[in-house]
Amino acid sequence: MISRQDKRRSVVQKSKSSLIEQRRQGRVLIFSQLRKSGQLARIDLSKETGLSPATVTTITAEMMEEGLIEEVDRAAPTGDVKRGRPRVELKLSSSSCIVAGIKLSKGVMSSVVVDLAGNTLGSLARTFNPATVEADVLAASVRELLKDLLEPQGLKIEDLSGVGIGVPGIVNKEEGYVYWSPMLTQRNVPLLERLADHLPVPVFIDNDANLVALAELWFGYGRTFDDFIVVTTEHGVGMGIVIDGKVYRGARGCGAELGHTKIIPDGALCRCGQRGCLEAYVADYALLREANIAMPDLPSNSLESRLDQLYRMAQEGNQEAKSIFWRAGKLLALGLANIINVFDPKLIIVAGEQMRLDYLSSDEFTQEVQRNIVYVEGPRPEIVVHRWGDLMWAKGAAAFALSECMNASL
Amino acid sequence: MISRQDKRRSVVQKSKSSLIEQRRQGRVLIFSQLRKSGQLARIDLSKETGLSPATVTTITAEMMEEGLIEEVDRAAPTGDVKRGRPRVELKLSSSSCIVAGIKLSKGVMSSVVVDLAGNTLGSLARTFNPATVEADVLAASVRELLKDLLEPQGLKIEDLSGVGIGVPGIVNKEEGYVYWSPMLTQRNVPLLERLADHLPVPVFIDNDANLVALAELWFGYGRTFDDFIVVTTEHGVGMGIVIDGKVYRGARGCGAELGHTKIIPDGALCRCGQRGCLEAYVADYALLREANIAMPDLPSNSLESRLDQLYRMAQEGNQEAKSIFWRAGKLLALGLANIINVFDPKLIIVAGEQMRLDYLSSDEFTQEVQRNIVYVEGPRPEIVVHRWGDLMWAKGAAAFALSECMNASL
DNA sequence: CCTTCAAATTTAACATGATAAATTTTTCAG
DNA sequence: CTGAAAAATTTATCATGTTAAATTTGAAGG
Repeated sequence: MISRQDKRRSVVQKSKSSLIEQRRQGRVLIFSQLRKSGQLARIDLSKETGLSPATVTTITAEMMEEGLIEEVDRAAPTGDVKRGRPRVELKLSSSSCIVAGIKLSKGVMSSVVVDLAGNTLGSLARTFNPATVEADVLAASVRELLKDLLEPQGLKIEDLSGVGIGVPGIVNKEEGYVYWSPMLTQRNVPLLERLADHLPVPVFIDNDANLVALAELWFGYGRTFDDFIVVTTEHGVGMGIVIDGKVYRGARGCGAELGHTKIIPDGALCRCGQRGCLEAYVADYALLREANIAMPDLPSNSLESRLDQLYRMAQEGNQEAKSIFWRAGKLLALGLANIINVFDPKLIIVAGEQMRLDYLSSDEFTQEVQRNIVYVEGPRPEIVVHRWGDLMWAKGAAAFALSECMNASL
Repeated sequence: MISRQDKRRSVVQKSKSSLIEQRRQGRVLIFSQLRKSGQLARIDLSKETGLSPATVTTITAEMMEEGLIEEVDRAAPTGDVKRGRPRVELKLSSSSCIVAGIKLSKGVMSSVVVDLAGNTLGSLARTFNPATVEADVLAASVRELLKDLLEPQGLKIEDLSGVGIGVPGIVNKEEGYVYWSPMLTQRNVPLLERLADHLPVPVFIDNDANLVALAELWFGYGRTFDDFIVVTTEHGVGMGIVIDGKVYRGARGCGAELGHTKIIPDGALCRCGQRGCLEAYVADYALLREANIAMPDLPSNSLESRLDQLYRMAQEGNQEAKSIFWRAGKLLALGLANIINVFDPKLIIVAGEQMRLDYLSSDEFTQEVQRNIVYVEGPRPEIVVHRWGDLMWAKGAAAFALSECMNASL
């Protein structure tokens, strides 16, 4: 296995223009087709990618040799007519690449182990205190978390091909640099360096919202799209932009800040210190801020449960509570419409863990979006709501690790 | 010249995956490097593109054969040290491709003839009546305009490699379809078809703002960038998005509608019929709307001169006039900040013909933008103002024609 | 159980195009 | 006029993709 790997590595160094690397292109083409489609016979791969059947044979053989893909023991008779040599389908060999994904936030880390096919092998979450920490402390706890995550699966950290970490705040992926994060005591931290010091495998960091986009691209609704937008509302309002099958990150890696897009000049105060940010109207803390004023007698347990309670009250018909969600929905619709006006995407995915997304599926919400986008006959952009469950963010980080690892070994 | 052309054409048809066309990649690489740098010796081409010197020789020979590029008769000693065989620089052969660009708007068409190097060979503008016309009428007048444009240069329409046309409104470039345009009596017109019926050379249409982005990419400040945003304020507020050296057009070709981005929920009425659009505060007609109320005694000549007068008054210190521009500037800053928050671009080009852009260069404006973008240590996005003169839009259309023609013949 | 069939896959021959190394060309320093 | 250096070009080699022919394979029909 992996005889080709090393050869290629040296080639890459020599030829600067990776554009020209013909073989790599073919491999990427086949790999991503397989990722999109799940499993596919060589013939179909040939049709989809435009490569000749012969080339497909060569490349798939190579990749099987390396253990990246494998034949699936027939099962699906696929074609209707039963004539001729049966097609044998190929799939990504899940065991060939195992990674961990970790999502960091204030006071909580959650993590998953995932294989190449996207199967979740295990997961683990943990709180820590204080919520805001210093980089080295963080790195040490990440290591601890990983150990405990992997132990039940009989894995060691060294068995991983990589670890992807999603960090809230403003992160430059290329440089592994965190300009600012709510969970770090310092600004401008070369976090990647610190993490790498504590971990014996390749580590990658990026902004958490970007990683959700990646999760949609690898495992989610975006699998069959080349261009789409992901919006997350929960702790804040995040966005991920996928163009040409790649996550767009901007010049400094601090783009896609939908949450800090201004929708009301000199409007409500945001935690970023500016005014009128979308986030200041629709994020959790913004809803609670309103609740505190209108209904100061809400029982005060943990932050999370107050919000849940507010939500329940709205569902039960409480007018104040309803109006809070109603306004948040209206403004989020405006923000979404703005994004549509700018990107004209075919697909927008609103992704969240368990979130209170009912109002996003309502006709009222959809209409409010429609009312604010440039009208054109022809297909409307599709807005889908994706409820991921607890592990969304961590899975995004895992998708990130996978994509970075594959990037290196294709 | 052009023996290779036809051969290639057939190849393209066969191999579906154009990705794999190795030679084409090399040609595009070299062509666009030459476009970016103006002129360059083979050695440097090799360095810049990452292709080997041998390949550069082969490809450049091929392209010289076809008349696409030519050696520049030495003149620049370039290097300081006078040793060795002197480098001979290459440049695009301007005469190999001549195109026309036409910008349509309500009641006015303006046009240019341009060669491959970007030299303007001639220009011509013309008004027509009524301002809103039917597609076939339009096509006929375009033909007339072209004839008159080319005659003084001793050219015939058939001499052109193509004609690019910028249309205001919502245009799908691929389908040559106009969903809506202020200058057409109908909605949903297959305008490209109509135009092609009347013209004996390849025609291309696109939204006008996209074409300004292209003009910046080919001839302007964006020449050396792969990613940037162009914003135009004049008749409306337009935007062009360049990502990875390509203009991003969205799913239906109706993206980049910065002007119809909402900045004030349920705000001022826009000509699009919606409320709170950026355009409704900063476009020409929005300024005039305010002027009409605050200063109904402005002399009323043509629309243009009233605006000029308003501008002069502001400069002379008239408080009402100043406050009109001040507010427009403030809200445009907000719109721009939103774009920066979304794209985090390295470069934003604010492009206009002769426009009243002074307030965009002011510190006040810059500060207002800064005040509304997510703060990050490190380089700020650069905002440059580009005053093009009369021909901006038409040149954009010409750049479009060039890019489409080259796309076909590389 | 054997033959036939057609689809899928593989193999062999060939063409293209990129690269590295060798060669040629040009100019300057002495 | 000669040698050195840099640029350009040519050549030999190699990698890779394509086509076309050959092979494999399992079902259907006898």
